[in-house]
Amino acid sequence: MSSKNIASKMETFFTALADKTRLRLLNLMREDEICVCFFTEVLGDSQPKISRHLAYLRNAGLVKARREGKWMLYRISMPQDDGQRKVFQETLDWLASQEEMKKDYRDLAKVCCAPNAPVTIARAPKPETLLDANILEEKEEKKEVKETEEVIETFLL
Amino acid sequence: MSSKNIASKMETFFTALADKTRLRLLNLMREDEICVCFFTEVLGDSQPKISRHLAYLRNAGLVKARREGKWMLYRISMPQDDGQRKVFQETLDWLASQEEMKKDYRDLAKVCCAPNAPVTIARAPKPETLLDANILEEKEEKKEVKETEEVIETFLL
DNA sequence: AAAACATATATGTTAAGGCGAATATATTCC
DNA sequence: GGAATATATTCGCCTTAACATATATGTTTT
Repeated sequence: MSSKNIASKMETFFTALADKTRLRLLNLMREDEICVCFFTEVLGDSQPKISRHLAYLRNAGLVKARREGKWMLYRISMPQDDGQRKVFQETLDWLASQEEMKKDYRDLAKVCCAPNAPVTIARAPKPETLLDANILEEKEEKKEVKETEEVIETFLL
Repeated sequence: MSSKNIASKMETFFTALADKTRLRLLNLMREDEICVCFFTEVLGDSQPKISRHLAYLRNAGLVKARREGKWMLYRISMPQDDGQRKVFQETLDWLASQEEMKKDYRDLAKVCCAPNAPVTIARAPKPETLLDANILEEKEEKKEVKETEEVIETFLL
């Protein structure tokens, strides 16, 4: 990547952004590190498809991955290059302003913080910011003993 | 185009930017309306290839074309959408900061304002800003009677 | 250590996009 | 009107990238 000339770097960068799935993924990662299982759940695409697009973003240097137990967590990685970083940031802001993307974001909140989450994702590490924002909502819906369990599980993994 | 949902619009937009040739074309149009013949001369690509890429940019709404005599002049067209316009502007600034792109720009100045330009482009409408910037340089190189002719030709066409 | 689960990679098929060569269209010059 | 010039479009070929399906790897659980 770093051996490429600038025009090729720009091509790689814009090609990474030129796909609906990848734009949706980036939008979901806007504020937080997000687990792959949430991506598949929110977008409704197959896990291999999500994984391939994440690999594309990784190779383009736009996201970084980190393992936590059996889960892979992805987060935005801001480019070094000044011009590229500005374009990228404006792109993320553009995404954030679109209704379609806001809906995905709400779906993420629903899925990841719901008290009755599907088994497959119930124990996955939850995005911190979202968790903070929705913990109240969750309490309002149901006051159960499970709350305590969930919190423990989250931090033990 | 306007019937597309936002994610598809974004795809179209970024796909238009995801090509080296198109980035070079946009860079050359940064300040001025530019004639197709200058593009082919500076990039060294075939005329059909340049034309196809310009059509791509036109369909994506990033440039507009205008006929002047037998020449077609292309210029940047700023998008309506606020987010898209910001991303586009940052992209143009990014281009402007790169050495590869600066070289193209210098080549454009050489080609279009040179006193001994190739026959094919000698009479093509010249970019105004560039003409202003390089008229001095031109005078320094050679003081000839042709100067007057050229100016007349330029404004008569 | 084996089973169960979460994620990644490999493969085959299909669709999109790039290119050159040839051709078509539009405009001016004579 | 016909030749010359400038640009656009079409066609056939090749490469790239998307998708679905299948398989592999790594982690936790028991």
